[in-house]
Amino acid sequence: MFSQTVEYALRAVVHLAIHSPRPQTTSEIAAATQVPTAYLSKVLQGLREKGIVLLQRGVGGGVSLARSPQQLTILDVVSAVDPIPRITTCPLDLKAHGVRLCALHRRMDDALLHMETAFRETTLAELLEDPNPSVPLCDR
Amino acid sequence: MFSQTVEYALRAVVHLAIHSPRPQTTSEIAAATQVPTAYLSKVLQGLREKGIVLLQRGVGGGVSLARSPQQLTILDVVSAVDPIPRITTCPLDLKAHGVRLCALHRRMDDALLHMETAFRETTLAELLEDPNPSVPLCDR
DNA sequence: TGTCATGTGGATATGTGTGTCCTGTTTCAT
DNA sequence: ATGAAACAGGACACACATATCCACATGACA
Repeated sequence: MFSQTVEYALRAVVHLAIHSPRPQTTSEIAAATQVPTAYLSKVLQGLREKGIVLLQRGVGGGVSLARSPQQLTILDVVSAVDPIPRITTCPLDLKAHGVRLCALHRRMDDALLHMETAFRETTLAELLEDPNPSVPLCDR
Repeated sequence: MFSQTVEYALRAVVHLAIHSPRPQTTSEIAAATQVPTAYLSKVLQGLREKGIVLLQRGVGGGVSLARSPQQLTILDVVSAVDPIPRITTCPLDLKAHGVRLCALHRRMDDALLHMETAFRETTLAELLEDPNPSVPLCDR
């Protein structure tokens, strides 16, 4: 349902949010989030292209958030690496349906819409402030 | 988000519900739902193994619903071919999290739960009764 | 200006979902 | 019995997501 890439990207930005605004190296993030380093590198390049993170080479470089955790939502991250495929027209391309979906696809898209909305309404800052005994990415 | 297989399976059972209780051949369903015949055959075999449809060989045979459209939900079909992967334990296997998910995975699973619930509450019969000008799988 | 830390990007490997094809098996009608 | 209709199932093909490796480019700092 959610791709591995989305899962990895979310872990990475949460890690960055926790340490914001200090940049973290790809290796550090990979170790903390239990993601293969080389693959995470690709995922982060994707996030950079979409303006989610900043990548800085050289000594003292690393990865940092392009926006503050207050201004970055789960949806921003999801959309950057693996957008939610909303159903906007009839998948069977039936002329009579067009943009007015049938009951089946209407309900499927409603589910996607609800997910999209829920993700749009949650910022990274809210994730960290959540009164939850389990802290994201932390074992204590 | 939804696999092709789920989309195909849903089209097939909707077609069967429309013509219920008359059995339809795989070829008929494939033509009506615009699904590759050979692949649909595999999908239907999966649905049979999960008790969603009945398959009858020989002349006059074909595919029919194992339950009435009133007793078959979208979730039944989705679960049969590609179950919604609820997040029940911490994907990072953090000991401190265990079953108590962190804010991130809590929200991801909440989205999956909502989808599951919505699909559980809709039967095939309700899809067909929906006062929607676009009739599922029909162009008129 | 040299050196090291760090990200960049291409080539390649692997697994799985999707899709095709062909032969076999079952069932019914005649 | 025979033959046609229809599903069953294995082998194979292909695309894409995931993952790895390595040579290279870049930036900071001494």
